[in-house]
Amino acid sequence: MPQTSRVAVSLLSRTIGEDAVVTRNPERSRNAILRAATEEFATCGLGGARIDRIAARSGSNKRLIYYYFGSKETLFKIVLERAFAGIRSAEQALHLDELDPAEAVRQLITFTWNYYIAHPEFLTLLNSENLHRAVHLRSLPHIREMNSPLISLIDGVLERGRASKTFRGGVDAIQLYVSIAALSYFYLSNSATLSTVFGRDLLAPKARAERLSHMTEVILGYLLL
Amino acid sequence: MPQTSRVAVSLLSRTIGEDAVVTRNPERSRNAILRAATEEFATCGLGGARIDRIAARSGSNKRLIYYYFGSKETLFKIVLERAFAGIRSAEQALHLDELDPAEAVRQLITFTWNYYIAHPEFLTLLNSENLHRAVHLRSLPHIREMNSPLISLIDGVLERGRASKTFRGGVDAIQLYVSIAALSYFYLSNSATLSTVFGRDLLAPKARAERLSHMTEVILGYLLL
Amino acid sequence: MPQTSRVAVSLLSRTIGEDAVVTRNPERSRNAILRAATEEFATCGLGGARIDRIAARSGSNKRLIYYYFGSKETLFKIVLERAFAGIRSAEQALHLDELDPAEAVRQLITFTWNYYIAHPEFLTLLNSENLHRAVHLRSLPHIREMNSPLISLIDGVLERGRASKTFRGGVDAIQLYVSIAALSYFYLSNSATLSTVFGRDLLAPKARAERLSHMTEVILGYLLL
Amino acid sequence: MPQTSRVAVSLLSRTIGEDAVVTRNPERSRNAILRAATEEFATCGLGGARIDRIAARSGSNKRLIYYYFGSKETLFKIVLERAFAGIRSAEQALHLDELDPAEAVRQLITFTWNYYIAHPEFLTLLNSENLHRAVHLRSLPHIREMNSPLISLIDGVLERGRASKTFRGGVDAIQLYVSIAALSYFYLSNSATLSTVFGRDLLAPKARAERLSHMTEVILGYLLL
DNA sequence: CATGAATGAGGTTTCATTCAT
DNA sequence: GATGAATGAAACCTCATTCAT
Repeated sequence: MPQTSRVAVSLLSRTIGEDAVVTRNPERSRNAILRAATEEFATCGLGGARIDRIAARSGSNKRLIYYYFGSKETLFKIVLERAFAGIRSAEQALHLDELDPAEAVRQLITFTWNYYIAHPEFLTLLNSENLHRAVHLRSLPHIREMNSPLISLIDGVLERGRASKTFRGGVDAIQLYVSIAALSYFYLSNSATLSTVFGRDLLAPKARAERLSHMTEVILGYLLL
Repeated sequence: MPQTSRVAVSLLSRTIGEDAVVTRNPERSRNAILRAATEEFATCGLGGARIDRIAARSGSNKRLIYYYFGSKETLFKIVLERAFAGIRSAEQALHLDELDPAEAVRQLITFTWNYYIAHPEFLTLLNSENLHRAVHLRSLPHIREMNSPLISLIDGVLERGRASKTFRGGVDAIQLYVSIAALSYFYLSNSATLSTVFGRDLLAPKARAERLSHMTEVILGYLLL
Repeated sequence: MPQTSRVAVSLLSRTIGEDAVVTRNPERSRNAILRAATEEFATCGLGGARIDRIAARSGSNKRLIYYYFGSKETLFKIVLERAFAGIRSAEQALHLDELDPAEAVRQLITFTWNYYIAHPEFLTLLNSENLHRAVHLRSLPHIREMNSPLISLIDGVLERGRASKTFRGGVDAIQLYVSIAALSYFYLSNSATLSTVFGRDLLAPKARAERLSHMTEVILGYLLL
Repeated sequence: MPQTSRVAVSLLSRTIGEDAVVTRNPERSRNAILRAATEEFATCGLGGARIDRIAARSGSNKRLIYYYFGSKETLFKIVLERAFAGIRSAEQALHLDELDPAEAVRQLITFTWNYYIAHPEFLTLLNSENLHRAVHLRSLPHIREMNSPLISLIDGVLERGRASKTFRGGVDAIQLYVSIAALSYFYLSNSATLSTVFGRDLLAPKARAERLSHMTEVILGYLLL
């Protein structure tokens, strides 16, 4: 029976004529698994994630997951690594050094906010990893590179702002970076409980716009002289 | 009612000749279980928590947990409810209305920071609940009361600050409350990954002091005219 | 459905009136599992043994096996320990010190032969353990007591035989003990391949009698002056 | 036939311009697999052996193992057959008929002992096969030839010994052969558990020498008049 | 009130084997 | 001849939960 269906699939892919959709495509299989795993880990956490569901979602099977990744834990590590790689890659598009200081900060806040909204899995994956006290992250070979290259860019922006007498002095780039992340992260990551407690939908378009504007005011209100 | 039976039991154990260690104490058993469950849920999340471990940690047994709480999920709900009750109760000690506006804000930031540090389980429990999109919280009968009474107090502080021309106007109390929480919460809740990525211990005494000072500057820098 | 059958069983046991057959009988459950496990490990080896089959054979379920024994490996260890305890206990019935030397040796050979025939599982369990280079045995707390108390008895017999000029001198008790075991053990443990290779049934009654007689002749032929 | 194809392949690889390392060498691949399989089956037993490990150890891959041998079971059979072929071939070097009876027996014991020490895999493979009640052995086409040609040689030695009044009469060659094997086999095959139980290393050089000497004394003590 | 005994369902992982190239 | 990719079946083990006392 499985044999029949495999033949059918095989014929199908030939009929369609897509070279890439041949049954054997390791790259594609690996990616499908990683995508499904990202979703699953983001939705259920490491403990709540189910290999079975990842197999189903990815259109592959449990065995293949172990063939490629060895264990649930390893899979989680790679998913996490990719999540970091994703945001670091997106940050490349920012050119803070080419903007005037206030605009650069505005861009950074907006970028952070939008990225978190577009990638809610990043927030939950990070929460999971923090629950596990960063054990997986720590074991990754490229953690150093996880460090945002933005820090030094922010440092430059702060310096320029101070030089032009538009920004206050004595601001630590890391503290600022963390605070900007915090204002978006907490609001989005905790939107479910906050919405419940406050009795209003924090993710409604209007609420979102208000939040972005508030955050920008807070940060610039603090920085601008 | 529990008291009556406890006395009876107590007499019984004396009759039997048992030692001073009262084995039958419903209140004590319940609390021991709740304490252990809080620790377990905080450490492992809802999915990762194990009834077995809660039984062991509480010095009771699995059956008793079911006797008192019916299910893991219900137990989690009660733990969550108590966590909210805890912070609401601590907030009672703040008397924001008796302080001048800037000092009130300073107090609020410090209180939030210290409470999160003293109650790390509050952060992880909340993260777990957000992972589950607040389903447990929503089903609690007293959610309304979960809403922090601080909001209206903060509103008062902002109003007084604006009236005395020390604070800027147009600040939403909820946005400010969320931002103050965010600055502490994110830093502490994500300290493991942040410390790993930045390569320095964010929880070291000096780092903590710097963070508190930074947060205060950000918020007051924003509010003060 | 499971509930129904449990009730039925419960009623059944009451009807029969056997007190011992109540549903809850840990001792009985444990023993049933150990008996089934002994059979399974003896038949299939450690690697080939299946927890499912042990559960089925013992009339219990997989979960209970883990409840009592924790792991397949631990279960194997306990089975092994009991196998040793069994032969040591049977050896108690021998009273080599009360017999004249030649008769004592004859008794020992016969006992060994008969015990191995009656307990084929002892041989295969021991073979499994040797395949694993005695790791399980070594971790047992009472290995010292596994040492046969027969060694010193044999030593006494050899001494008496030498004193009475019936036995040769210079015989090491351990070597002799091992040799006596070897002659029976190899024949029985390898009877399948030997029978196949020689094309005759080594376990047929006549063949058995001949073997016992041969072994006795070899050992006594060696010992007697 | 294999040779022809090998040449072809060889030419092919030269044409392609590959290095001197011939990748395609069926004979070599087959042997590498058989060697690795022998090790694996000897170390882990049939049930514990892993095709994956055999592939890794042999430097080939799983698919090739199936290409050549069809199944794990068949592979085991061939490994077993080769093990028997090995000892039969080694026995060829013995010329019991050219030695005087006592010396012939001494040689046989020494040979057996040394062969088992040099080929521990023979013992464990045989144990595995006995656990499986010789099913694989029985299905081999050449079992008859597995029968040691030594039996008739031993028969001759016994006859000569009896004729020269140096050996006792009535000794069955098979029984003697089995006993000689038994004394070495049991000691070596069970050395792990015996060493553990007796608390001394039975494989230490001194212990080995003592064992060989003891075994020789037992057998000759029995045979010699 | 309290607890050891017991279990069905389902979890991660492993395995021999086959497919497609 | 040779190999990476893929898989159904089943292994060991875990879990929340319930039973019987």
